Parts: sequence; C-alpha cells; structure tokens
Amino acid sequence: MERLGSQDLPTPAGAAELSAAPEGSRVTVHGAVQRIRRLSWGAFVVLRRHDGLVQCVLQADTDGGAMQRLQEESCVEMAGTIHRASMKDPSIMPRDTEIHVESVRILSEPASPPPVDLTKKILDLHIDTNLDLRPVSLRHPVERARLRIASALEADFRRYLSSRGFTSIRSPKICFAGAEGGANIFRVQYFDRTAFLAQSPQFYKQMAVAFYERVFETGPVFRAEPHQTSRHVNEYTSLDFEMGYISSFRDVMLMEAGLLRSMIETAGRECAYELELLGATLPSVPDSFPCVTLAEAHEIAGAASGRDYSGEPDLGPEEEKLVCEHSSREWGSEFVFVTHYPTSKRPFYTMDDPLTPGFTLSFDLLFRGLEITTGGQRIHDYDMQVAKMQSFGLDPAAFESYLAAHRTGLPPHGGLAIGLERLTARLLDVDNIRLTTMFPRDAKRLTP
RNA sequence: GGUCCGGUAGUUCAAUUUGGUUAGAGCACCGCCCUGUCACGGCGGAAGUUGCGGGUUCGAGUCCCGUCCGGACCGCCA
Repeated sequence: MERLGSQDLPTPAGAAELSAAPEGSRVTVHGAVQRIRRLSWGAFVVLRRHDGLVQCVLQADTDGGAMQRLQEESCVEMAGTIHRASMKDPSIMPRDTEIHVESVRILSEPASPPPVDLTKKILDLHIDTNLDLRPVSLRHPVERARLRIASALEADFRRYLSSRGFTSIRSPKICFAGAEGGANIFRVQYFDRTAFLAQSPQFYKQMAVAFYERVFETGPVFRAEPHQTSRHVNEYTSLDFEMGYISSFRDVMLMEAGLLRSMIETAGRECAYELELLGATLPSVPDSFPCVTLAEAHEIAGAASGRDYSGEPDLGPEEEKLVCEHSSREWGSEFVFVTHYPTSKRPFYTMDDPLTPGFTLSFDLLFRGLEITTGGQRIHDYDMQVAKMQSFGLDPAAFESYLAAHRTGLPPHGGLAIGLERLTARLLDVDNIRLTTMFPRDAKRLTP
C-alpha cells in the first residue's frame, strides 16, 4: 500500500521567488527552451515557465557540453545558482535574475522544429496561420499573455460576486429547447431525440434566483449564427449573473460597474507582466458609468456623423463606436450604458418599462466601440410572462418547466451577461476576438 | 445570406501595374565563426507543383474562365 498526499508534490518556484532568492543560492527549474543564443563561450538559454521566462547561462563545457544538445522546445530541468543580472527583454521575468547552470536534464525533445518562429519579439503571423497552429503559436509569450488576462478577469468575476452573496451555479449545456430569440441554435443527437446546445444559461439563472437569490455562472454558450466578423465566434465564454430583490434594473447596472472596476483593477495588478508584454494600458474605471437611452444614443451618433439614426431599433457597429468616442471625450468614461431598447428587439423574458410603452428595462454596456454586455430586468409575474409569450407568438406550453418558476413565485430580478473574449479583446486593443480565445470555433473553423 | 479582398519557401513578404533569362529577401532550419547575448552579430548552405484545373500565347506567378480555401465588413449578437 502506498499513500499519496499533496505534500509530496512541490510547487515550482515562481518568478518572484527566483528574484527574491539570494545570490549564489542553488535552484532547480524546469521549462521548455524558448530560445537559445549560442556564443563562442557558451549560450544563453531562455526557459519558458508557468509564469514567465527565465534566462539560464551555460558555458561551452557545462555538463559535458549539454548546450550542444539543446534545441528549441526541448523540455528540460536545469540546476544551478542564482545570479543577479539586468535583462533588457521585457518577455523575461524575473528581469533581475539569471541562473548559472551546472547540470541539465533533457526531459523530452521535439520531433521537428516549430513551424513558426517562436523566438521573435512578436509572432508575425496571418491570423489564419496563427489559429491553424494554435497549439504552437500559443507558446509565444505574447500570444499566451492574452489568455492570462482573460483568466484573471474570470477569476475576479467569480471572486467579487462570491463575496457579495452570489452562489456559483452550473446549468446544463445540452437543452430541450432554446432560450433566446433571434440567435440560431445548434442541434445535437441526444440518444433517440434531438437536443440543443445552450445559447445562454438564462432560464436556469432565473430559476436559481428563487433558491439562491443571487447566482452567477461562467461557462460556454453556443450560437449557430453564420456571422463572419472579427467580433463573433460560435462558442464563447459568457460571464453571467442574476440577482433577486432588485428595486430597479439599475441595480444590475450598479453591480456591473463595481464588478468591472474590480475585475480590471485586479487584472492590472496580477497581470502587470503580461500587460507590459502586450503594451496594453487598462482603462481607469470610473466610480459610475454614464447612461443614455437608445434614443439619446442615436442623437449622439447622429450629431457626430451627420446621419439620422432615429427610429433604428438597435445600435449599429458604427454608432457603437461614435457613442463610445463621445462618452470618452465628453464624460471621461470608456464605458457607457445604453438603455430602453424596444420590446421587439429584446427576448420575451425582458420586462417592459411601464413608463415608456414599447420599450424595455434593458441595457447594453458599450466599451471601446463594442457591445460587451446585455442585461436587464426580467419578468417575474406568471401572468405577465404568459401574456408576453403569447404576444411574441410563442406557445407557453413549450416553456412549461421554465414557467414553473414563475407560477411558484419569483422575486423581482434581473441580470446580465458579459462576453469574456470581447471584454478581453477590447481591454487589450486586439482587433479579433479569436485571438482572445484559446481554440476559437466559427463557421469555418472546427479545428484545432 | 449580401458586398469587397486575398492565396508565391516552414513562416512573413517581394516580383503581378507593363507576360520575358535560373521566382528573390528577412526570420526559422543546417554548417562554420564570435567572451554577456537579450528581435545578438558575421560568413556559407539547403529550402518552391506560385491553392487546384483548364484556356490564350513563341513564352504565364503575372492575362482569361472555372473551382477550392481563407480574410474584412454588413445583417445578427456577447
């Protein structure tokens, strides 16, 4: 019999620990060979590690000439001593420390050189080549840094809401029917029936409000729309929350303003290295966000462009940019809420505004020219929900399990969804959200 | 679904406008050199069915037709 416990599994030293280690102390590190600079006397070998790149120095005769056997993407373990040094290369972290190597153990070797040049400061690839070679291209420090930002944002989304009375839920992704109007839905074979991939956790969030009051979920959602743009993919990460006992849909917006402020400040703190590498500046998030109605947004965009958008039921991409520019310039906020979309443009569960007939208590959040959130107050009253379904031409009987929540009683509630890849892309000024997605799925791409 | 644009070495690009010798260059790769590099540097080498098929022509990467693949934008949405 053998017993296994986590005390037997050491955690690799981080960049900060290497930096803090005293000069001359012994250390063993492992990693992949990111690049080798051979000189006559030896070589600089940069190892890619979990949280940075460390420079290792080998003499020509170190460990029997081990440097001659090294190649890019070999996985190695190196033992040596800590020395202080000054690195000019921002991708190297720690930047004040290098390891003078005494012994090298090669753990694995690649079968062939990488198909793209991972040693350069930037990975200069067509997006299509980049995506085709994702298992390789994401090894580049700049490429992998983007997803680290996304990881930090998601982690703080969960942390922030958990600390404010929200419960984490996991709703099914294989569903009996679709939730959202508009968006097409993927069909999947489910034994002898047809099922659907979830477009949103919407129904389940609302049901869960009845038992947890406040819930959130981060996970994939699926949209079967054949769009072909830099801001759409067919599977993306939705950061969802739903909160009960709201006094107004503005409570949801207030929660989001604090949430985003925390997420962005936390990412800025935890990912300073990645942000420097990416040359990105995170926005200062104001205490409060400007908020305009759709009609006001049309006026702002119209004044800027000279066109007349009034009466349009939604904001077009051009308008989103114009409104964001206006908000940034006039109101000092790169975030701007747009409210009161028409009933016809919002899903059937959206609460209508009793004061503005034909319009809803719903909002989008625009950031740097892109819609990153949709949210609003939901209908909690059973009769009102059934009536609205009927006015949308939907059969309430088809939504029996959903309506059971309303029939049994729901508090006033509302919520929202943030597109994680979109938020990350705009924060980093990345043009295409495929680059903030590890393995994107779009109409043309099902691999890797 | 609509409108534009593109496809040349592993990769990023040039040569296409005006058809003309053996399709060039950077990086990666291979060899040699370089005592601290950091997008290291120097010298040399190898690397191509110009997406695919057909046509025009003495001659096609270049012009024409078809086809395949991809990109951008719009609609729609996060």
